[in-house]
Amino acid sequence: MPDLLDRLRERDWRLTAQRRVVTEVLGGEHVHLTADEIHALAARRLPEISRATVYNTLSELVALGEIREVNTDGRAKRYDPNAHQAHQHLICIQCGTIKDVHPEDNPLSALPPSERFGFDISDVEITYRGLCPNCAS
Amino acid sequence: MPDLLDRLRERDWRLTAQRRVVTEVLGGEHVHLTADEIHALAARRLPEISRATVYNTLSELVALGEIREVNTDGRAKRYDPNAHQAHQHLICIQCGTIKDVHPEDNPLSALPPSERFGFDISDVEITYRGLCPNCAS
DNA sequence: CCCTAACTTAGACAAGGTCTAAATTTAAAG
DNA sequence: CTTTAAATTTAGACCTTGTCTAAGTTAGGG
Ligand SMILES: [Mn+2]
Ligand SMILES: [Mn+2]
Ligand SMILES: [Zn+2]
Ligand SMILES: [Zn+2]
Repeated sequence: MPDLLDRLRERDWRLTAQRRVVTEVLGGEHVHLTADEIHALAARRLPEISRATVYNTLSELVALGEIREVNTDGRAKRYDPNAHQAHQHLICIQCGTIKDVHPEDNPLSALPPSERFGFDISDVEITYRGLCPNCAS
Repeated sequence: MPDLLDRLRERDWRLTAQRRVVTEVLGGEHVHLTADEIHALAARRLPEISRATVYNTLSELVALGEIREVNTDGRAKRYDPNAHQAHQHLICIQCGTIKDVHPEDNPLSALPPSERFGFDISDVEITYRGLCPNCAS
């Protein structure tokens, strides 16, 4: 899989300086930043980038399927660059650390037809919560 | 299991008129109202109940373990009176209908030790999404 | 080089929620 | 019953997160 910036160049998407820095500060596994955190990081490289542009860029990347929105706690949404590999999340209830995790079975298989209410189910989102080893000690 | 109001009377919790109406408008399966919806329903019986009291009462009920907070979509939190039976949620991506569902297997069993990062996992939250039969037709 | 469409910006606005200080209610004590 | 202190409620200010708008800037095709 080519890298995110390379993929974006292919698509009909003008790669401006603002979009480049937003894209660059996203990256890696287990990375789940809020829009404000992304704005702060981007502003270190491009001081006058606006909040609106960060929000716009993130929305476009979500629409392009290049990043995913994660709603962890009813507070700020987080943006996940690991969009091309299906995965779930494990969150520390103490410090908030978020890990990408990969369950073995297809999570849908555990829901019997009698519990589907006639829905055509297209997506399953799982959040595991617990104490991380750091906080446990 | 005694009814919610009965249980609350047992505990050291002053059952004021405001707390009573908030508690009364909560109730039933597949019920997942927002704080504002609860406030509107409560105000039909007790017109001068304040938003702050609704939020306070809901927080207390959550702390008492009598209702659960559900974060469905990064918008308003929803409050679930079905707190004593572990269950998960199935949401229509079109109309937003929320159903309580009960997977067969323990959802934790699908996460192998190698994917637990040393966490002591205490809770799993699953959201299934799809099109409800009503919206599909 | 010019025109136009795409992009960016500041700041107003909105939804959802929290907090505070004052008023009211409750219940315990006398 | 009256007094008093603690618990509860209230209005509205305030905060966080996110969206929108109108004006300014940039950039590529002709
Ligand atoms: Mn992730
Ligand atoms: Mn429920
Ligand atoms: Zn931790
Ligand atoms: Zn529907």
